[in-house]
Amino acid sequence: MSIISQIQATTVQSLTALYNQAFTDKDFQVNQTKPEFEGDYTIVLFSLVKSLKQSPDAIGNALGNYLQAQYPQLFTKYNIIKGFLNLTVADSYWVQLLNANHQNIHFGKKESNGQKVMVEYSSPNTNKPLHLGHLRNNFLGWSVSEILKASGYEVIKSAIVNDRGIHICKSMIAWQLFANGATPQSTGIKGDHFVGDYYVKFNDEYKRQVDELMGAGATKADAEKEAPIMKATQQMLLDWEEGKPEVIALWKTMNQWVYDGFAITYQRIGSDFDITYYESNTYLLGKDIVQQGLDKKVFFKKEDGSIWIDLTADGLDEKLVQRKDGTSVYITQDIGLALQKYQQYAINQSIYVIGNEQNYHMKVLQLICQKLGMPNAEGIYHLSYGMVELTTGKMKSREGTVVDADDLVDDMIATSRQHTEALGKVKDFTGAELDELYNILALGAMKFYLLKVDPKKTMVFNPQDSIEFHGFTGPFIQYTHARIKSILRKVEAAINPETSQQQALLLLEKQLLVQLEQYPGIIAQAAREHNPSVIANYAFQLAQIFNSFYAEHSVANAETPQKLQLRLQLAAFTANVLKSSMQLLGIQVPERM
RNA sequence: GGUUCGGUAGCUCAGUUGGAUAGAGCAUCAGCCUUCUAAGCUGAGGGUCAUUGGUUCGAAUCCAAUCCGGAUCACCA
Repeated sequence: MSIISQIQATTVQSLTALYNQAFTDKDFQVNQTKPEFEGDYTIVLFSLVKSLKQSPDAIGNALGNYLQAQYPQLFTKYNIIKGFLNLTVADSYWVQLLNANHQNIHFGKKESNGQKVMVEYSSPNTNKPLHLGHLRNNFLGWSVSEILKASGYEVIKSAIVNDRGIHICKSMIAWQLFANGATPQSTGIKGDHFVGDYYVKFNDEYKRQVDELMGAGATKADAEKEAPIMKATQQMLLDWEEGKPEVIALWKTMNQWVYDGFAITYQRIGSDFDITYYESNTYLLGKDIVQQGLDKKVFFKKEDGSIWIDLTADGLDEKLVQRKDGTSVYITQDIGLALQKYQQYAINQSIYVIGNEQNYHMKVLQLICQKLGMPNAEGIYHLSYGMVELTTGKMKSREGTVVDADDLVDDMIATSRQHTEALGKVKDFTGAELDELYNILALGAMKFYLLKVDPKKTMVFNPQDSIEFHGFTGPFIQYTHARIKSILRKVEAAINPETSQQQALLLLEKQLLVQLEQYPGIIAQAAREHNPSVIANYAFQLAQIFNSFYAEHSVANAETPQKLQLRLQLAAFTANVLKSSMQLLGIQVPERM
């Protein structure tokens, strides 16, 4: 039970005994005491004034006295300032916490709750490589999965690959026209970049043809429709849908190039999936559902044969669910896939990590599922995250301002090498050890940079800040961990499982313990809000406090043998929680750096 | 225009169900390495919490209006 819960419970009990009426923990607030006042936790008394008809001071004195008398093992002191009852929690409480948990690498994590949740994330298109926006998505999806696991859920990670449609055909046509049989192997270009290059070539050629036609007197609309390369692309899409063998063969070949490229990127950034869905397999799902919807009169048919749902009563529009030619649209396959996920895994919850530009779409998806009475409808949750913008504005592929994921990783590794070499602390590392360290630092910096901001918010990617290794960054926390490990390696004395509960704590020792004690609550909050930034902020604060402690007090040369033991435990506990919290962000921490 | 999300220090961001003098990091300035890793620590300056009104013991936080910015409102996915 957290210290705050204990304070709430004991306060409820005390108030009930003192005033002979019923209270709940909603009747007052318990906050951490501000550093400028004496005490650890504070009960705000104002909310009690009205119902008790007494001054805040009177209530505070009665309550403080009672708490201290009844729970001496918990509270040793109190003071009242302007309606705030500041309680000092007994040092023995903190030392006990330390004794019990300093070696527990599972501290803060919950036992299984029997709930199954699917997290769908990443969801790339197969016509271009991953960029910065995908990185935010991937890091979020991974981290939220870890946080949910730590909260007792069984997590299934999934991706839906958008591997069909007109955009794929564009790359294919351009390859046929311009590649002369070139392949990733023959050119040495990573497969996803290779295919992405032909997507760019398509657009260049398309624009050229449109300009040419307009130069010959065509209107813009006609030119766009009549451009030969576009007509060829549309024909190819039809051929694909009919299963024309040579088109299918090319499609499979080019997609495989992309998958090979993605696999490398995913491996580098640490993304993985328990199940991968492909739109080419799922795009026909949902046809049965459309029929069911018609039967249930949730959907209706228009004169031209197209099928719709009327969502005007919910404040939205009419939404198409099937074209007049009987082909399904985006939303339809999503409904089908949502049901398939549920049937396949019996999940209680289905989380979609998708950008906030799809808020409307996801709202419609959930509404339709609800109206159809689908069993999984209530469990759909859209983890909507904001765009990543550049300091110069938005990323635009047409203007070449997209930050490529692979380039970014390469740059970060180079930066890690530079910083590390400049400091010269790991000269005895082997080449392989150095590579591993650069990798850990580079990914740590990137992931932390993208995860430290509330997912809901649009964020700005500043190249200078992103390669920063000081301050509120991943490497700062990694460094703190490495520092602690260095102490633990060097100090001769072994850590005892128990230290005396009688000793008095210094301010910074207690601050560390107060922060450590909050870790379980932080994990719970992050899971509740689907918000890794909660963890990032927490880990940073913990590292900050440790570094202040480190500068002020020595572990190895502690004043007494008891202090040595206490601080060894404190250091180990901090290292464990830093490692654990960074792991929830998908970030490794090195033993040395 | 409808819906929706946002606006906090020069910049990037925290700020819990309303609580004490609104906090970090970066940048700027001044200090701290013969003792556990200076990728660190200590201190200083920097604020009309977009604006106005309301709710109350108390508002960055809740409500209303206004201003500014993003997203979205496809027989694209």
